[in-house]
Amino acid sequence: MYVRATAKMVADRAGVSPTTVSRVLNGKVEAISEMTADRVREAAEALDYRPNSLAVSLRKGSTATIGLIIPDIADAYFHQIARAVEDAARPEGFAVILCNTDREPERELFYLDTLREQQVAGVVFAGGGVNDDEHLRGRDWAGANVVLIGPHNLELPSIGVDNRAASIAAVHHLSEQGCTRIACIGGQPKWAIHQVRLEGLRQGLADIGEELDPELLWLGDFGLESGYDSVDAAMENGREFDGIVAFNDNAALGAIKALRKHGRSIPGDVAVIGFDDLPIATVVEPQLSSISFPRREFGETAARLIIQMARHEDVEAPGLFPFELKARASSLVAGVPA
Amino acid sequence: MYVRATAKMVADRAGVSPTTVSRVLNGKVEAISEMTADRVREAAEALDYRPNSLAVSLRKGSTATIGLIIPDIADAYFHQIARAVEDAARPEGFAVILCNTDREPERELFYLDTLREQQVAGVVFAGGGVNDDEHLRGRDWAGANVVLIGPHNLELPSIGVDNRAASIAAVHHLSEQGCTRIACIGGQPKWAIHQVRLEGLRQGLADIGEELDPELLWLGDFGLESGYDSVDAAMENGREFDGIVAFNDNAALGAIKALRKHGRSIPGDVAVIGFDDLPIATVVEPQLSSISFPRREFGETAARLIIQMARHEDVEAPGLFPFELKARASSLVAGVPA
DNA sequence: TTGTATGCGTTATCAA
DNA sequence: TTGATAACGCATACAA
Repeated sequence: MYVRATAKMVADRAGVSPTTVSRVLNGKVEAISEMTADRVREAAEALDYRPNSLAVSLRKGSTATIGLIIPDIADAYFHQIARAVEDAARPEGFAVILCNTDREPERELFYLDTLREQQVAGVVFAGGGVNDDEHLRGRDWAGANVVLIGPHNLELPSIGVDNRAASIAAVHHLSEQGCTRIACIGGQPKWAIHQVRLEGLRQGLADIGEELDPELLWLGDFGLESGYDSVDAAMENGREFDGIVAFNDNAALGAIKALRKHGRSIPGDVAVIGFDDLPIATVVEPQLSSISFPRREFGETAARLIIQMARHEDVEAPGLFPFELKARASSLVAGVPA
Repeated sequence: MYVRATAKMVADRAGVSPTTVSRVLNGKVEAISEMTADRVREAAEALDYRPNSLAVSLRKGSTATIGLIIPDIADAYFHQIARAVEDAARPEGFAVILCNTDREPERELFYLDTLREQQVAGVVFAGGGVNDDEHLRGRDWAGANVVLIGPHNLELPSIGVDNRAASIAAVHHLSEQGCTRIACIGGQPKWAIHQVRLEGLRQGLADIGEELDPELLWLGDFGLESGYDSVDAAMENGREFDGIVAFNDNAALGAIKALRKHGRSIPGDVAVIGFDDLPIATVVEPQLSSISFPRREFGETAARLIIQMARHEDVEAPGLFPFELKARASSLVAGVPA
């Protein structure tokens, strides 16, 4: 049976007190004789001593752990954020706890509680904004060190982009390509992300003298099947449209699949643009136009903020990140410029 | 400032000792008067008391946490496993710590150490099998509760599939489709996953009276670009082949992209089959044939094994999972059956 | 320059 | 049926 070495064992071996061991290994006090320090380090080495992080955390009142709450790690949008969070946390000695909520409010609450029990240094909360965040309002967030990624209706530090402007840009782009009957594949009305993008969409349409035909607003769950079903149903019902703004790439991909099934050419008959700019966007045929967000920076920044908070350092203001419209074959009616 | 309630605070409020609080809330002893128990529960409720899991773990010597070590959460193959691990852990009260290694041996070691420091209940180690696992041999695994997913050269409980047979099946499939010059997009020679799949490939070729042309064995890093570059280079060099077995879907997708660039039709000129059966496989055009693994079961089973070990329960033998060859348009030369 | 004593919050042992 | 005490491993205030 494997037994971990403790500070006391190191102390005994080095012929000093556990206090001294702690001091040497943490470099707390400069006033330690080199000889003693060497003996301690030697003993620690020999015993392969590692401080029990549980004990350290209990003593210090906080762990070197970041909770990451996302809807679904299996969603390409979030795993890039997750990766970035972990990459930023690792060199700082922080671990990342993975929490998938499927956007279920109870699960969000469950994890918020669980993570607090675990005394995490902070929580990165991405992709929430569910149900107007009712379930999260009025919570006592004191000392919780939460950073949000994406639109929420909460008074907490958050990083994100101007989704409204992004949505407007998408509509203008399709308009420039000659689209006049623009459809929208959204999420759920209660999702903040849906609300703000829809608002932008309506504004964009207004800019070009159009408005959203209620029959061309299709709600879904941001899944590929959901996008497919929306378009499939619309075609079955004889809806007319020449452009689609999908509020995420998964839905856009599903839409393309359905359009193809119904013999529509893309972008000739229907131009399509999504949100997220997932890696697949450049793999599929035609390549998918999309609004791109700096997901890695989202994750890195969020992690960095948490760590700064945990260390009681001055915390930089997150601010708004830029988006980029990647025009590709799926929406370039005149063809892709060489 | 938010202050957590402690067992002592609950005890004071209920007019009992912390010991009693612990007993009531953990249901340890039946011999507790209902009245006392009620008072304790009431006080706990009122104070929103949650046991400090750090203290509990320190006392008990183990946390309710599972370490998940994978090459890259941004890889579609692993995030499904990750999701399954988390789904299996959550209802049992276990949290999951995410660790990305990029298959770097030092990082694998780093995380193994870190996780041990954190007293995790166990470690799910997926996608390793790097460098003949030299760096992991001779380690003291006692009490580490490790479960491996995928091929490794280590004497530890592992779950996986018969990759050799899967590879053979892939070759036989292409052969049935009329392919005679079969190329291979592999990983790195030191990866166990590469070794075993390559062995199967050679066997499959032998079965049909062929053998692997060294010029048709292309090594890479399982990335999309890597698959693209391999095929692109091969075409530039005038290599002749009518079938490709890619050891993962990412590489297969890259290969298809390169084939298309060079004007080759799929599967007419070149039939392609991959491994992993990623969700994208059915989204791209043509749909990608692939060897499918029950990734969710991998993750669920691994998590369950860890939890059983942590609870000192009898541990089921993991065993071998079945694979399935999904024949789709990218390899069905005669077209997809209706 | 180093050691002793104390406490972080919990649970297990023993005694009452 | 309940409580006092000790211990998990560490870091800190204080003493020497």
